[in-house]
Amino acid sequence: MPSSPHQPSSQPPGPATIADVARMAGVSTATVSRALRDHPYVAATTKRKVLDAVARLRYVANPHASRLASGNTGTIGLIAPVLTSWYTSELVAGVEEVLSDADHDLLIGSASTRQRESMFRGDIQFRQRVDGIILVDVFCSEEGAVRLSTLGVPVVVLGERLHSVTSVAVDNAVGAALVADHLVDRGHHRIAMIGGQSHIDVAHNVPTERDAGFVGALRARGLDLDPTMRADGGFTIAGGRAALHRLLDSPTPPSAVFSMSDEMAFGALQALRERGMAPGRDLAVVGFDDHPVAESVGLTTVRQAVREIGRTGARLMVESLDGDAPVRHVAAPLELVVRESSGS
Amino acid sequence: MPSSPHQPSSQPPGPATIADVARMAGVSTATVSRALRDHPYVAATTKRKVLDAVARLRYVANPHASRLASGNTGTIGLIAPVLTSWYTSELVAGVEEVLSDADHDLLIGSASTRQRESMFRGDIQFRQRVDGIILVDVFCSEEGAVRLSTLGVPVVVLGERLHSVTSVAVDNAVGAALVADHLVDRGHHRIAMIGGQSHIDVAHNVPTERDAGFVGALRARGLDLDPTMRADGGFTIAGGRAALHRLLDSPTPPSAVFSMSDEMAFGALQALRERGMAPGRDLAVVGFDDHPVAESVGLTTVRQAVREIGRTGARLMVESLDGDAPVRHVAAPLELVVRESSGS
DNA sequence: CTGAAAGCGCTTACAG
DNA sequence: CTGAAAGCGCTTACAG
Repeated sequence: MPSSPHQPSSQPPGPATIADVARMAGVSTATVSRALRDHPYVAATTKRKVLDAVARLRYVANPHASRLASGNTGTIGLIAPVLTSWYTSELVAGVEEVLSDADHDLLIGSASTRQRESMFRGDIQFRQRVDGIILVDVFCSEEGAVRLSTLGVPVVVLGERLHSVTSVAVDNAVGAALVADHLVDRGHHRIAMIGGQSHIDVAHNVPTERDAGFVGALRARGLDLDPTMRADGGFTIAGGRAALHRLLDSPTPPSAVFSMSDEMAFGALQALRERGMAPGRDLAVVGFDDHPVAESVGLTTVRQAVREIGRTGARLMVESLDGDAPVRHVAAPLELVVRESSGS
Repeated sequence: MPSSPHQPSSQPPGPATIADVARMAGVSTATVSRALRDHPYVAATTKRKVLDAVARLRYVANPHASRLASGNTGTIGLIAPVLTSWYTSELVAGVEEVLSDADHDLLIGSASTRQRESMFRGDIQFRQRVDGIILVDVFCSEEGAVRLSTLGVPVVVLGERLHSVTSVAVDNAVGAALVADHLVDRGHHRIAMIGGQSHIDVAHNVPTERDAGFVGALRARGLDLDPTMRADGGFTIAGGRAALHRLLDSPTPPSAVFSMSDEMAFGALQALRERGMAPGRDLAVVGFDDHPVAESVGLTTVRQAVREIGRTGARLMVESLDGDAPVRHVAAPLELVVRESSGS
């Protein structure tokens, strides 16, 4: 008979196991394990033999077995209210980048309200499945953070400044103040603001902080924000459009508007177009985020380095996993980007 | 001594195990396992006792142990070139939605080129970690698909029509033809096209198919696409902007332009603005995708139900996992959405 | 319908 | 520096 195209059969079926490697290298499975995990005290020659066998067998450790035996899950859980917004996906990409470099899986929990609540009871899809939890844009406040700490794994919160838990966030009040100053500098007196309670149903820190920062900065310049100049845009494009229409229907319409997100600002620009008005000329419009589309529509906005926030958060998480990590807060940078919409 | 605030101690430390449940319910661990996995032939009363104990102990099976013992990973791997584009994140959200309903984890592989290549060698981060693989927008062609099938797990490809592997995709040629017909119907003769080789470095089916569909439809209406009216926009906003500037610098500029993506169209609109020209009036612009921002800038475009493509793909994957699933292709719907940019 | 027992593939004290 | 062995927490034939 002609020889079969397959190997004679020292090759066991299915993926190679650590025992296969041990056999081929002529050592114990314990040694293979140590050699592979860069455990100290493995003779150089031994290590070489092991790595050799690993390469020949194309061995990859079964992660479930490793995790069961070691008690480490090798994965970080991430919870965010909405995953498809530009902001969130950019943030998550930053997290993923760092985590994959550190050889950690990322397990994403879609956070419907129900799940976010149960999260606080420590009773989540993440039980026994993650070594750490990253919260994105989930308003959890100090009490929530404290409860989270009881889960027994490190927690990093992104988008909210906290004391009891490591966090990274921009200073929303400062960002909003940049906008207020810019508009006042441009000579505006009648200024409107489009905010909202965001896409989530719980109280959220972002609109509150931006509101406070904006109003405070105006006041410092001797201006008050007329209550009728506050509109809710729900943090959506459609909401921003409707909000601006309402504001412009006022008997004394504004000459400038601060939209708490670029997406609401896009809606505002649409409303302007519908009225035959031009941004920058008939109304100054300023957003917040520096969404990729902002430049192409000439929108003045406050840029936040979103991906970098994600990266930083992931790095802090990895440090926590390694042990030596005090709770701390990192403030992410913010920068006013002036374009035509505020009258360049 | 006052009694400690902790339970007397029938409560073992750490999360409850299946043995704890078995003990409390007075059955074997085998029975607990069966009761929990809806195995047939478990007495109703027994099942009740087990579920009771589970609830009292707040037991959740350790997934690593389950996976090691059963050989099922309970997770689906997904590979996509870029995760942050609107298109991809929307698609992934659709996948996640269905998968989480089916109790599957989603493991996302960031697909740098290197990784995509090694993927084809079956030698990836997904080894022993996933029960199935979903490919998003990775041009893999029939040969690639065949090689993928050898990985031993079901594969579903999204964004490309394939025969050897289950796939779901829009008909790009048909979509582009819708645009061509629309522009010709509007009376345009000098028509340009902004395409590109996408963000990825490998040959991709999308631009090729849209190109062919567009050119074919024009020809059917008796028009040729002037070679100088083809510009590469690289599927980015900036690229689209530069491309339109080039086209408009032509001695005989176009009266209409088809941009193969909405994002490139946003760049084109920016270029128009920079020249003091208005979309719809001075130049008809049509995109492809129906990106959320498209409506607010009044962009005529071809809408694809992106999230639904993701959902469908995930459903097909779940079916494959359940066994009975022939290889098949599902065509996703496409629809021309007319707005002001093409002169309404 | 149920239990005893083997086994999944690793890791890690423990003892050289 | 290395090995024998126990153990991680489940699942699943196998035998009632």
